[in-house]
Amino acid sequence: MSIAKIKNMEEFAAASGISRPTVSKYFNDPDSVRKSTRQKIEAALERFDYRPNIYAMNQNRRLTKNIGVVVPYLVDPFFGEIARNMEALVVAEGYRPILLSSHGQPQEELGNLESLRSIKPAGVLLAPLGRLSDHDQVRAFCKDIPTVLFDADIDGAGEAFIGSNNTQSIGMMVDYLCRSGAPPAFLEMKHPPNPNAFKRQSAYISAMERFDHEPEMIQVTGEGWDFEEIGFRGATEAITGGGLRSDTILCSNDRLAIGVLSAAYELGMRVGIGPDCALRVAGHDNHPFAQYTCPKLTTASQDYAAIADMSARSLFALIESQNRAPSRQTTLFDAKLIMRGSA
Amino acid sequence: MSIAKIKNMEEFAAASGISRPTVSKYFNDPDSVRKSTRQKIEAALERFDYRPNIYAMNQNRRLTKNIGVVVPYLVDPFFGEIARNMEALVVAEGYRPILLSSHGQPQEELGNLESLRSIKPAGVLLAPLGRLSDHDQVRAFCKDIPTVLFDADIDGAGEAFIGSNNTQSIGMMVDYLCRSGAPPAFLEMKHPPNPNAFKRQSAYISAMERFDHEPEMIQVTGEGWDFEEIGFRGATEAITGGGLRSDTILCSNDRLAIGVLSAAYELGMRVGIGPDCALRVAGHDNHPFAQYTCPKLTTASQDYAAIADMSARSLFALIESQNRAPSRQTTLFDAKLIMRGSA
DNA sequence: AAAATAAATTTACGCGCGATAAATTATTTC
DNA sequence: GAAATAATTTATCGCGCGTAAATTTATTTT
Repeated sequence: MSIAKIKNMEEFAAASGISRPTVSKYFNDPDSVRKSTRQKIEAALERFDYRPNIYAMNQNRRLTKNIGVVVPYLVDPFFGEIARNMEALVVAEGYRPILLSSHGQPQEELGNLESLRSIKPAGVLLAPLGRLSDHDQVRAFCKDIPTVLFDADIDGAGEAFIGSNNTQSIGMMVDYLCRSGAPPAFLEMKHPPNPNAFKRQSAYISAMERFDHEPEMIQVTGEGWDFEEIGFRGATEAITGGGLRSDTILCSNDRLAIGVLSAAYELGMRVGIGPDCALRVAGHDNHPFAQYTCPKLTTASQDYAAIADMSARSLFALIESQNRAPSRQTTLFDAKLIMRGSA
Repeated sequence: MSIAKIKNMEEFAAASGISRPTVSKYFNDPDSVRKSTRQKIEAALERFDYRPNIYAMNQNRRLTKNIGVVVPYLVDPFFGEIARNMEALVVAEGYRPILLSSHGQPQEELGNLESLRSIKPAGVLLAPLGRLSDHDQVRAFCKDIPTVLFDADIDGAGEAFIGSNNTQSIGMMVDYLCRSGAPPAFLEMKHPPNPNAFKRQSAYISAMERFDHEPEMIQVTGEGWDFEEIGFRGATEAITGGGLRSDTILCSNDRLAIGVLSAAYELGMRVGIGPDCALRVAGHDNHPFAQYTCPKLTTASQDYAAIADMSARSLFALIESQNRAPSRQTTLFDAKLIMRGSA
């Protein structure tokens, strides 16, 4: 039976005993046709190997079923994990996810947006590079294509922003560290490529001032996304240099903290909260590997699933409502304190 | 000047003073038109904002410029890194990479292949799940679409396979460990989802027999891709259970080793090669985070760049030669021993 | 400068599908 | 069971581009 190869919708419609326009309607939305016709089509679909030509479909539809997912650096498991969540949600909603990484490069980010433009996506979930992004270009893109920003905000870009509440999370962490030991120094990159760094810095400073402690900054030089290496170098210099006042280090993110832990280990410095420990280290994000560091990393857990879920649902709502949202909505999720062995 | 919006190639051709078929030729291959025409088109390209409709292009072209890149688990930085390399090579060659992850699920792998079918890609770079893959379906796919397999081989699937030489790398590691201390036990998953596990197991056994040592297997139960967790649990049980004969553990991959290191640390067991160390741990792959473990992980380094490069070039050659390769070619790259602190 | 070659143009058609209006048929409502 | 409503069919157009053959124009060769 399935010997005769089906070439196009015309032939498939004939084979299923349904007219082509109705078959076309079915593929656009199976629920838009009567149950009896749906069954006929699905029966034919099992007998014959046919699927609509995706290019012809997308050429003629005003809106494709594509949704772009753009992250600044996919190899970073933090973004990998969020992207994975989003992919699943997008597929579940009947869309096709187009996964793109900017690899930390502003020009690649613009390239990704250009690439998405030519794909005419129904919408885009975008985590911009942040400071390094071409803000005007991103805004221009968002004006043309329904876009929801996550992780890093760009003023006025996109119809909504979903991220984490750095003020809350860093405040909570500083609070915890001060209660349980010495007030923390704050380790960060001098020129961070990742977007939340500045907010975390100012959150740290204001939290320290709130508790009447003087902020102590450890600013590490270095470019790029090799955060572990940068954290390693920074901690090595800070420890061996002797300029470190506090015995507690709060890192701007977990990857820096992983480097710090490695440096401390290499220098024979025991990290943790026991009496025999010389250093406490805390991170931020609850990176997938944070529970396998030595010692396990105390950190502030971003709610990956919630951020992914909220971002995706916002975009779906945006797409279905056709017109844009009346007002730009910002949602920040609070982080949870994950107490492990390192601080 | 650029006020008038260009809608299609017809209008753009008129604006550039060149006929549409020639413009079409230009977009298919800029070098296929005379230099003077090319310059005219490119001048117009700067004055007007036009790019060909990608769907209309791909519908009519016999071959699209898409290349699929499929990996079993993108969140694993090992595959993330390889995919990143491949993406860059694909873009450099003028193709569009379509990045897909199977998330460890055989049905998602098939879904990805189905999805690729409807995209009519020029070729595919596929790292299959391996044991869990539906071999017949994968073979059927490879018969229809030019495909190069990497990392994990499936008998008779694809026109070429590029991977690493597990026999060499494990042999080398066993050799090193035996020379420098006790012969290693081998820690692996009882039912590994990742494809190279079995080859590494048998490579370990034959290497041990070659050196006249009795193999000692530590087989950890557990499903899925949470290798760190599985390594952690396995090592905890092996160490506290007391059944461990050797003080040296060779792990089937670095992610397991990261779990083992974490377990040893939690149990207060010092890992490394010093006189005060109770355990040696080695891994395999040179995972991006292997140099930040505590202590830093001794491992066998796969040549990510070489594997990506060879795979991509094989596929390009395949695509350009039109007809299939006369014989299926298998390339295995040797690994390098990376001596760090853990063994 | 004429002849030979190469490239661009004109004309015409096809790809596979979405969309629409009018006519027809099937289903629901009372 | 008739009327009202909903779904399907028929017929036809358009989308934006690739491709091919025949013709014209431009470039290179001798």
